[in-house]
Amino acid sequence: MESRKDRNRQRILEAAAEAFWRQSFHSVNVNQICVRAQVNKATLYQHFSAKEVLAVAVIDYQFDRQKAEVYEAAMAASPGPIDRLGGIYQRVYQQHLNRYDRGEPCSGCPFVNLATEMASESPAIRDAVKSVFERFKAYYLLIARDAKVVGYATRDLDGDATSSALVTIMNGAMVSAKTENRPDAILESLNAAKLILRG
Amino acid sequence: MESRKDRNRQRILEAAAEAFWRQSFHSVNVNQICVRAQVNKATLYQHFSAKEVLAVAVIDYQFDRQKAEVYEAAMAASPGPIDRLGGIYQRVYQQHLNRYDRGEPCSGCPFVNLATEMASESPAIRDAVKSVFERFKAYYLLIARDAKVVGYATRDLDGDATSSALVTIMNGAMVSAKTENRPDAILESLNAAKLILRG
Amino acid sequence: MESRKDRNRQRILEAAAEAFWRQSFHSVNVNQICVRAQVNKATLYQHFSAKEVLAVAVIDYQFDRQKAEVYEAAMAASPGPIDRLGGIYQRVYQQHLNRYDRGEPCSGCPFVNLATEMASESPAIRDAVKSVFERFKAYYLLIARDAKVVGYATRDLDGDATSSALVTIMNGAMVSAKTENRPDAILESLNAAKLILRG
Amino acid sequence: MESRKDRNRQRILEAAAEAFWRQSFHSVNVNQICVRAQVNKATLYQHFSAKEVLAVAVIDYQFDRQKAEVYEAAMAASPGPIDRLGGIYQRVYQQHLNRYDRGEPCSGCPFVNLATEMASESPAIRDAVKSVFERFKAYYLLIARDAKVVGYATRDLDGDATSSALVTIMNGAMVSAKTENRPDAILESLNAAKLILRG
DNA sequence: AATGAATGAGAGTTCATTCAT
DNA sequence: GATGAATGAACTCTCATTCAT
Repeated sequence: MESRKDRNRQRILEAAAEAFWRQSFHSVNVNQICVRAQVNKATLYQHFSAKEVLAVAVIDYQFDRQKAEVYEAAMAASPGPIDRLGGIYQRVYQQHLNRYDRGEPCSGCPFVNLATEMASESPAIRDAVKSVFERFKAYYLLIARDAKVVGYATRDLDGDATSSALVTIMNGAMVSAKTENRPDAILESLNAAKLILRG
Repeated sequence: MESRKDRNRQRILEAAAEAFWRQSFHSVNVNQICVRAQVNKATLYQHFSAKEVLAVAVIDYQFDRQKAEVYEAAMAASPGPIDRLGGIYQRVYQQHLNRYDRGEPCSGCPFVNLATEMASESPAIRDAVKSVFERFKAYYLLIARDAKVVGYATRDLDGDATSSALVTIMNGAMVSAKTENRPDAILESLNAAKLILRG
Repeated sequence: MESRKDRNRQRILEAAAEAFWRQSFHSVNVNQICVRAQVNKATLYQHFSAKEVLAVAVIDYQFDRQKAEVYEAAMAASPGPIDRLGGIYQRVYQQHLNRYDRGEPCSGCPFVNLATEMASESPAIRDAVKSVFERFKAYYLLIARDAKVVGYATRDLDGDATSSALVTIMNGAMVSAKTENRPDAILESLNAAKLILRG
Repeated sequence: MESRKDRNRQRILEAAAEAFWRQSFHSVNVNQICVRAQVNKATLYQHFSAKEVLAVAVIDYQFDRQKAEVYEAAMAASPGPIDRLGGIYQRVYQQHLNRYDRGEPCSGCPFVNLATEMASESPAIRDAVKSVFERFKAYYLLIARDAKVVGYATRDLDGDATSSALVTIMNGAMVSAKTENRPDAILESLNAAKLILRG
């Protein structure tokens, strides 16, 4: 059964996730989140003891969404490693394009954004993002192994290094897309990702 | 002749550059910068009309430093494109290692940090960083062309796409280094950069 | 029931009204008002989103007080238009005398003060004062009509022009009282007001 | 001979007079005046030891201008007291209309504005304005006496009270014009002034 | 006499957080 | 569990004035 408490928590997470993504940790204030989530400020603080704690929860919440919408979806859509890699980029690109076509600027990667802004200030946020990247890396590891199996990648490909590099190039692509305010920058990095995968 | 005004301006830029790099735009306050730079707050505002304007000036200031310390140095140290690419990574890595060994956390890339935090809020900062990346790209373009000349890269390598991707992978590497608080992450991306360069 | 919020709002209005009257919009700072009202600065800003907004609220608050203490009181004290006009002047004079005898300088008219200082800078304040003067004018209009009825005023007296002029002479009297720091200047204008009323 | 010093002083006075008139003492800052006057800030402070001192000098400067442009001009244009009174109102009105037609808001009376804003804060400014009103009163006194001579005013008219009241109604008219942002309000008070003059 | 740069003090406003109900 | 109001601390930025040249 879904209690009112749960619904409140959910709405807070959604509102905060969206706000942190579009803006930044510091430029979003707790009040805005409350207004968007239609909850009282004290209610928010009952669910999350501090703004930083909320940000950590948001990171996990966003991971679940990206995992489903991007990674699991791309894996399910095709068995081939190249197609899967392409599927990931295509889905991330589509996400950004949808927002861009709604008139919003290109916000890049919610995890990268929080990490680069907050890593020095908040170890908790840094660790949460680090963990997200590790879980993303697991998908690329599968892809790298399959790439060897199907003969796309060289036989002696270092799966660990490759999957790390695939996370890195994706993060770099998100930085480019945000800096240039241009979703296309994401797709334009797919080729580099393929070169990395090929080894 | 170096006037007191110039010295003040210089000290403000240095202090601000260091602060924005270590922390973030929002978590640094103007007072801190003034204390570090040993100037009065009103003096700072006579040089830079707003914190945002200061950040833009900092970006240009940091570019000049990175251009000299990293890019020009790496280009001067060797004529070979692979060595030059390695030289860039080595120098960026060394910068981070020096700071890391002094007990500071790994701050990543000052440009990436400001762009991801501020792009949505400040078009001026976004554009300044964008311009920095374009100027970095010019170095990678030289390297890509030379890589074709020496036969490292394939003959039909798209220099533009490659140099863009080299900026992207470097930025991604900086994100990783910051997120993992591990300077080594920079060097670990060199191999991916080489794969991209090879085409 | 009078909540704590209401009491705070009331105290803020009282403190601000007094401060703006004695000094001026710009020479009063929000902190002073908070100290006087015994509320936190952020509390003040929860009630009034800006100093300017507070000033507008003060104008309405002061109107209510002057309406009751001066205009309604004078109207209630006597049915005769001349007595009523005299009653208004007497009450305004008494207000100033009370303050003057307490050692305070003659502050003139709170509405005139805010209008002359702020009209160019703040349309909101200008409009609020304008509206106050219009409501004062309504009382003079009643007096002017009765002055015709009782035969004091000429039969063809233009009530609209006369009541406007009565507002004007009162405002001028307040300027004189403040400039000369002399409450008597108010009473000394009563005769001119009567000449205007007679037409 | 007109030295550079004198020209600087003159330009400062002009710029300050205009600024204080259009805005207010506090909302004008010394910098703006310097820019308008094309002098350095330290130069301004060599001529006027404080902003308050400058304001006092501005009051005298403005008096000289108004004396010539309005009062002496009106007196010279006609020998008749009613015409002279009308001439004063006409000239003040014309001044405001000229500015109003240039798109500027109606600024009212520079003396009234400074007095109502600053009387409590600065006795020096208060006294300077008081003195200006006394000198204006002298013109109305002449007019009141002549009004008796030509039989317009009653024989037992109290010249002192009447001339005071004429200053008062003019000041009130200026308050109305500023509050309503309507130069016509000046002319509309002429009739009341005539009633006062008639006694 | 004039200047460009510097300054201490303080302005209005906003923040994340917590209290009393 | 939820709320509306309150708060201390801190924020960016501006001011009138003065120094060193």
